[in-house]
Amino acid sequence: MPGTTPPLGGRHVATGHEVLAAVLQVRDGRLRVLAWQRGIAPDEGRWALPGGHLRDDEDVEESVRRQLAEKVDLSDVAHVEQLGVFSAPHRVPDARIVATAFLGLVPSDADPAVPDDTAWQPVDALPPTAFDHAAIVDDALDRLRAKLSYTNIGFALAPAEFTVSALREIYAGALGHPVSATNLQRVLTRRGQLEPTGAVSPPGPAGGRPAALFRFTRRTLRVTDAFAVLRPPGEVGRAVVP
Amino acid sequence: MPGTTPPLGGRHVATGHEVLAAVLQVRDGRLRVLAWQRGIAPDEGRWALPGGHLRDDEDVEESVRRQLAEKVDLSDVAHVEQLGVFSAPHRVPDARIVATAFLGLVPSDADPAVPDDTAWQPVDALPPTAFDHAAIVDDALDRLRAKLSYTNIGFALAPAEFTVSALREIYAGALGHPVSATNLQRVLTRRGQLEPTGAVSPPGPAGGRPAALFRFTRRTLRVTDAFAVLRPPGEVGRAVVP
DNA sequence: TCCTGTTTTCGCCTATCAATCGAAAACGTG
DNA sequence: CACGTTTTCGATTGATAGGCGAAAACAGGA
Repeated sequence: MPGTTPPLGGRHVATGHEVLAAVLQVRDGRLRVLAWQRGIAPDEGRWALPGGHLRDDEDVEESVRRQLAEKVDLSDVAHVEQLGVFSAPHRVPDARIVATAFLGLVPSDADPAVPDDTAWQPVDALPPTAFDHAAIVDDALDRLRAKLSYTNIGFALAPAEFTVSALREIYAGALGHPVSATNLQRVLTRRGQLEPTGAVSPPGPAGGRPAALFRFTRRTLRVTDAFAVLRPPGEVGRAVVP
Repeated sequence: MPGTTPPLGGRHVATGHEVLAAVLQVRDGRLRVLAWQRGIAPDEGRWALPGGHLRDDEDVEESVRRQLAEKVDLSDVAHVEQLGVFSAPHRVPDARIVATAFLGLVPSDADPAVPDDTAWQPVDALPPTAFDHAAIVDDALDRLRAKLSYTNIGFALAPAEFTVSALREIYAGALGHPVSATNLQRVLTRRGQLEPTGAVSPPGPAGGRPAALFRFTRRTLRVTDAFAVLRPPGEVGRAVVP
């Protein structure tokens, strides 16, 4: 179908495809994104998302996992999904690079070692970012917040076991506004996302009743049931969706 | 950041980026996809999605609109959104072509002229498809059906004005299962998606009460309200989401 | 030991909403 | 003018989200 690479226009000198990942985690109550500070021009000193060139023998999912492994322990990344393509002709200067952006989620109890130039930056107070990476972070935020309401994606932000209070803090941090613990527990339980482990967590230094521990029933993405009107008769639950 | 195009591996002879669109429409009660029959190898005779090479001076959205315009009247396409990247190394033979796939939606009353090699194929009985285009159609179906339940995306499948019965037929065709007209009307009205125009439609040949005409209140994508638990206090509605 | 402060859990109440059913309205046909 | 057809509307039932407050379970200090 297609021929060879189209001729470069204007001042383009390089062509290619890269992958980029906005890896999010709730740390001390704030939603943060993994970023590294560029040491060379262009955009020296600015903060960039992890990523790099797509190789010829891998698809974009393999590529983003390979490149993420250079910054964090991949086993700490609980969920990865494609956000979309960023392809404005001059999104990086002096080159024609199309980027596939990803959303990655890390449970709040994970603390992977990161390189010296890499840090968790708060999404509501991002330092100056490189290229169009701020727009990618925005898309990641929108996607996460939307999916928190109609999928079980919270499993990727929460530890394997947690108290309702801890989960409330995670949701509040991710959504950026206060969340009712009582209602959160009831809604997620009713949706079949949450189940008690049976164990309890010891109370904090200030005392208080020991909190029951919960876990997510599934640790793979699943969208919440739609209304019966729009659902094939007799079915419950649905497959994975972007 | 990136250098030049990485060396081609194996038997790859061409590199590039293409866009592809799965354009869906409900015709005579069935969901169909716009496809054209390839006249040349590879995959000669098989049915392919509209699309083509990404140019150097356009982003993928501009590109898909440009290429779609070669097959149908663009003004009939009520909604276009990105599905994702298809990038398996050998998804097309003897070349390394990464594809950005799109979902397009055409209202059921539109009947755009199409080229001779192009036709609306039923998605539940697709003829043999070229390359990985069947997988793209599957993704488009999943995306559409999921969004019908938590967004107002139905506006892009429905005419400007319609009866509840006509809307029921559209939803049933798109979802692939029967839908209750009464419940559909009530649910969509309650969500603020539907409003009566005041006019009525003349009854069919068999008589019957004239049906009231309705329209969608918004003709841009909007996700349905989440539960108050997960919503910033006082807000209603939310922004656009993939 | 008892009291106080803290944190979590549970139950109750209310309002809202989905789903279903059935009756009535509005039309064409014989 | 009666009958079949199609749509619309109202009433009822059942389920669930949201909010509030009481009770349970713990630590620490008097």
